[in-house]
Amino acid sequence: MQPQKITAESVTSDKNQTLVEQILVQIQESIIKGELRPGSKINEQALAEKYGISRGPTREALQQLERQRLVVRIPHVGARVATLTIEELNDLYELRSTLEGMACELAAQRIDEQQLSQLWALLEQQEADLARGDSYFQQEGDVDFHYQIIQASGNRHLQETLIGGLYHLLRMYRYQCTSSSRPVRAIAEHRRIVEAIAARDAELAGLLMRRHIEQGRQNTEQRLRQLTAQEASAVS
Amino acid sequence: MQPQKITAESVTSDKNQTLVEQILVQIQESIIKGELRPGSKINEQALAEKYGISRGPTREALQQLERQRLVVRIPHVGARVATLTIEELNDLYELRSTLEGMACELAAQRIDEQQLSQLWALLEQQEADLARGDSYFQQEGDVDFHYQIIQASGNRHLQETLIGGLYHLLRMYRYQCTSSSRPVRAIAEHRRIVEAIAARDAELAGLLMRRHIEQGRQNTEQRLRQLTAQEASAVS
DNA sequence: GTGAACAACATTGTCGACAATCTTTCATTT
DNA sequence: AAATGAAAGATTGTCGACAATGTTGTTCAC
Repeated sequence: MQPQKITAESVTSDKNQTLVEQILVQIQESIIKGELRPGSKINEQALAEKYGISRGPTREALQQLERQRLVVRIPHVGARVATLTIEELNDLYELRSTLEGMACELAAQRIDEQQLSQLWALLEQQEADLARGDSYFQQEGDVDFHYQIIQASGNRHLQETLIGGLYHLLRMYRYQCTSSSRPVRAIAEHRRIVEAIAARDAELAGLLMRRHIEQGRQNTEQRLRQLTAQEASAVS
Repeated sequence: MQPQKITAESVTSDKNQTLVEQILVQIQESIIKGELRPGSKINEQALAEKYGISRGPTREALQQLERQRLVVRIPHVGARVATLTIEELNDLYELRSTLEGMACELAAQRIDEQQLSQLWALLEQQEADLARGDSYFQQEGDVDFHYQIIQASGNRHLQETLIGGLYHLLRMYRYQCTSSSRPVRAIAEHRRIVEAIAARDAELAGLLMRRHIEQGRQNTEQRLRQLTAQEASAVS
């Protein structure tokens, strides 16, 4: 995807949000997909020119990205893209496991009929995509799955913490470390989670979610190990 | 406390951080202490002039405050001080209970000797302050207590989420809703938590912490109920 | 008198320029 | 040749002004 300059048309066709919001999602994608490499320095001036805007909104976007943990900023020095390390991956998934476990317990208690049927529909969609071997939608579908459960928890601070704070970094790890060889098992786990939620069994739902996420962690960690080893040998 | 204008001396005497960092803590305190009333509108221009700086750094500070949940910003409309509601209080404490319970479990597993002796020292300090009836240090001591345990958890994302994201809003609720009539019990609970951590009993430590926080929630909720009822009658 | 449209005002969003700080380069000394 | 220091360059931090948007108050029609 090219950097999309802000034109008169895009401003009007888009719902005319603020410049920051418009470029934020684009930079997010660049980082998550690795077009901006982990650990690389970000030059405010250059980034601003790339999107045809000034440094003001660019700085605000970088601050947002820092909040989302995709960027690390140091005063008077500048911003760098976050680096992916084993230690941080473990910290991140440890926290995610607790939070999404909590979300799942709450969802089992509070989900309403409409949300539940949406969740069933998404699950069936995923199973269909799986049968068709459609790996792109598997990725997106997985994000949606967790997203919907978090929404159903009904706790706004929890939602904000997970979606506003952790989710983008998680997507970055998963995008860059994914070995797409695990969907069969993962979607079977999804089914069991939905069943537990539908049965209003909060304790079980939370437990299954924590296990499901631990599986994901192991998978991602293994892949990250390969990548870092590979990179180390490429340098020499 | 007066708004402290930034002078040449304060810049050099202070460790010469950035303007944003300097005013951020001042605005934080203003909000937490209620000098800026909950729900009131924040005017960027006025706020900038109050501290003798321009709107640029002021806007950045407001963004930081939004991240800390002390401020709500709406594009093209502006920023307001967060409002304190029963519903949000419950969401917030629900999340806090889970996160600090987790922190406590991890701390029991990972705390080192030095951190542990610091924790003991703080506990004894608190018990001494309690005997002396020193209510100001009780407040601060309680913040430190939870802070130290969070630090001892060793999970950087957890630390960032609690301290960077939730703690300031928690302090706001506690400052504005505190009925300082509970320290005896609270500090007894602190002692049991430290004992569990020292015994490396993660499960117990987490459980005690969650209970301790639930006590705090009930206390704060009750006080908030009184305040809102009081306010409603004052209007009529 | 009430409601809608419009104009005047106030506030936020964006920009370009300058100041403060950090980084790099290059000369100098040991 | 390596280390130190200073100067030049590049980058971030801050400012004031202008543009875009939201808000308020007034007028007019009904």
